[in-house]
Amino acid sequence: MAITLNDVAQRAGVSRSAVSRTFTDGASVSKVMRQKVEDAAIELGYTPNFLARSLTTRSTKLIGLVSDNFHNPIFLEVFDQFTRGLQDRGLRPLLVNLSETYQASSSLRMLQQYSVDGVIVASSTLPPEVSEAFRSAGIPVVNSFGRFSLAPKVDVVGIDDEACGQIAAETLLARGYKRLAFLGGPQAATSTQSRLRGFLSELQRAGGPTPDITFAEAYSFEAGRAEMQRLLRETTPAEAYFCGDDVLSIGALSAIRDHGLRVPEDIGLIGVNDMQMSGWQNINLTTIAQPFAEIIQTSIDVIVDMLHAPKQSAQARRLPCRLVERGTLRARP
Amino acid sequence: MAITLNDVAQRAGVSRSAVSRTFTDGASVSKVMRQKVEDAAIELGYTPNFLARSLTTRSTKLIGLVSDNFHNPIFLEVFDQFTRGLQDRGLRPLLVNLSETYQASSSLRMLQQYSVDGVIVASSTLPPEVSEAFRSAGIPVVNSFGRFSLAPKVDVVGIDDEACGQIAAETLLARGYKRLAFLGGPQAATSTQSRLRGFLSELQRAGGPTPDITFAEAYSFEAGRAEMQRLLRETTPAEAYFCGDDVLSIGALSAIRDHGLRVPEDIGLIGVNDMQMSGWQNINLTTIAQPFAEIIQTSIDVIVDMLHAPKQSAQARRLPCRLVERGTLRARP
DNA sequence: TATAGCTTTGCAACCGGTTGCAAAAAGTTA
DNA sequence: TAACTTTTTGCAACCGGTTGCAAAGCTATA
Repeated sequence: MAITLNDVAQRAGVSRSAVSRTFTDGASVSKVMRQKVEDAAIELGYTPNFLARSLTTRSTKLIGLVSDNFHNPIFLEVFDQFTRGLQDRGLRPLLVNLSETYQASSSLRMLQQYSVDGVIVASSTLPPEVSEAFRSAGIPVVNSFGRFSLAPKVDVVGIDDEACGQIAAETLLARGYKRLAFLGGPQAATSTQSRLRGFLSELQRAGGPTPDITFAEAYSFEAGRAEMQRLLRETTPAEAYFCGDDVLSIGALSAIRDHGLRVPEDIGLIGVNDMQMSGWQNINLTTIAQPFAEIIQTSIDVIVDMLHAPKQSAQARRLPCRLVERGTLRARP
Repeated sequence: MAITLNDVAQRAGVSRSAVSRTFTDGASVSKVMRQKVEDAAIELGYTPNFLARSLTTRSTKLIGLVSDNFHNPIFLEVFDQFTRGLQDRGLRPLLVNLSETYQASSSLRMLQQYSVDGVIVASSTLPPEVSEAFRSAGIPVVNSFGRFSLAPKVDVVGIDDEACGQIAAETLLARGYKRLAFLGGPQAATSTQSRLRGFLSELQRAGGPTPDITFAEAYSFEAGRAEMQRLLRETTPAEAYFCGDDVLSIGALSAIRDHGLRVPEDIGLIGVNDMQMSGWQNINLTTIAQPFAEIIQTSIDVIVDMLHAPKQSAQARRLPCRLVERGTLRARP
C-alpha cells in the first residue's frame, strides 16, 4: 500500500542506502544522486516512516504529555502552549489522561511501549511518584507545575508557592484588611500547603492577624462554591479570602453574590493562576499570576536538553509569580 | 539498554518466536512454554516494543487528534472525553495543534510519518479540505463537530446546526420576544451560516419578526464582547440575541452588564454549546446544549469501525441538541 | 600518467519485532 | 504399538528503515 524506501530505490535505480541518505541530515550524497532520488520520491509520493527509523536511531520524537487536570480551565492555556512548543521543536505530544481510573503504572508501561523520548507530567496534584516512576525507568522526565523541593528526584518547573502565599498576605494587609481567611484547595495537595505556609509566615512576620483556615474538596468551581456557602451559613465570614486557585475563587465569588453580599465591598477575594477567564470583565478577579508561558517554555527546554545529554542530577526551578490587580479587592486605603 | 525479545528468549532458553507468541493474543503457545517466557519477562522487566511490532502488523494504535480550538473552553470537555474514550479502547491520541501558523499539509505528512491508524479532526471551524486530505491519503478520518452535508466526502459527526437555529427561534418566540437579533460567530464559518439559516426559516414559518444580523470576529469572549459593545453604542439593541456560541454569549453578557443594562430584564441572551462554565451560577446562561459525550463517543465508534473495515462511503451524522433553560431569558409569559 | 586523498556508493548486518512453513512433539484412535 | 491428527515449536524471511565498512569514483598533486 504505502510507498517505501525500496520502491523509491527501484524507481531511481539506486541502492536503498542512497535513498535513506538523501532523507538523513548530514549524510553523504552527491548532487546528482540527491536529484535522482528526490525526483523518484516526489513522483511516488514517498514519505519516510518515522517509526521504522526510530528502530535504529533510537529516537521517536514522541513526548508523553501526562496530566490529570483536564477539567480545570488552566488546562486551556497549558495544552495550547505545550502542543505548540513541542511542535516547534519537531516533537510530538502523546497525550495521557491520568484521571483517577487510570493507574500511573499502566501509563508508564504504555509510554515505554511507544518508546517515547521523554515525558512531561503537567500537574500540580499528581503525586511525585508518577514522575519518579518514569525517571527510574530511565525515561527523561520533567514535572511541570510540580512542587518545589531542595533535593528533588526529578526535574521540576513550577512557581514558588510560598512566595505566592506571601504576596497574598502582603496584598491583603496593604489593602487594610483585618479579618483574613485562607480557603485552600484539597488539604492533601502540596501546593495548598505551601501557599498556606507562605501566607501564614508573612502574616506573622508583618504582625498581621491569624487567619481562619479551611479547605475545599478540589480545585474546582463547585468545590469553591460549596465551601464558601458553608462558610457563609455557618460562620461569620472574613473580610477577605485568599483562595487556592482561580476556579475555586470564582466558585466562592458566585456563592458570595448569591448570598446577597458584594465583592469587593463586603468581602474581598484573591486567587492564584490568572487563567484567561479571570480577566473576563464579568469575573474580573484579582489574582496572583502563574507565568504559564515561561513554565512551559522552560519545561520544554529542560526536556530537550535531557534528550541530547541525559543528566544525573535533578533540579527544581521556581519561577516568580506576580500580582494582577483587578476588581475583587478594595483599593488601598 | 532496553530489554528486548532476544534477551527474554535467551534467558528462557527458547526461540524468539516463542516469546513473540506469548505476547500475541491468539497465538499458539503451550502452558509450560508461556510460563517459562513470562517468568523470564518479569525477571528482566520486559515490555514489547509497540512500534517495532507495528512494522509487521501495520497497526500502531495511534490516532491523530487534530484541532484548532485550543482556546475555546469547550476544548476542556472535548479533550477530556476524547482522551479517555480512546484510552479505553487501547488507542493513543497523538495531538496536533493546527493553529493558523501550521499548515494542514504539514500535519498530514507528519501523521503519515507516524503511521497513525486514523485521524480525528475535532473542529467546527477547520475547512473540510483538512479532513479530506487525510481521506485521500488513505487514512481513516472522522470530522467531529463538523458540518452536516448530504453527500460528505468524509465521515462527520456533529449537531444539526439548522435545528439549533430553529430551537433558538422557537424559544425566543415562546418567551414573547419581539425584536430579535442574531449575533453569529465568524461569518465564514459554516456552523454560523447553518444556525442562521435555521433561525431565519423558523422565524419566517412562525410569522415572527425579521431579526437584525451581525457577526463577531471569532468564537471568543473578546469578539462577543466587542461586537455587543459596538451594537450597544451604535444601534438600538434588540430585545433578545441568539449568539453563535456560549463563549461569545458570555462576552456579550459582560458588555451588556457593563453598559448598565440587565439580563434578562432588559436584554435576553441564548447561546449554543452548554459548556461547563455556562452552568456556573454567576454566568447561568440559557443555551442550546451540544451532546458532547454522544458526539465524541460516536466519533470514536466510527473511527474504530473504520480501522477494522475501511468503508467506501462517508456519512454525516447529526445528533440532536436540546434547550437548557437558565437565567438569561425571561420566563414564558 | 601514476599515486595519494577525499567523496560517494552499495553491500550486508542490524534495529525489535511477526509470521508462514515445515519439522517435532503430543494426543487420538484402532 | 502403529498410523493418523492436532498442537507446539523453531527456522528464516520479512516489516521499513539506518549505518559501518570497503570498494569504486573522483580530484589534485607530483
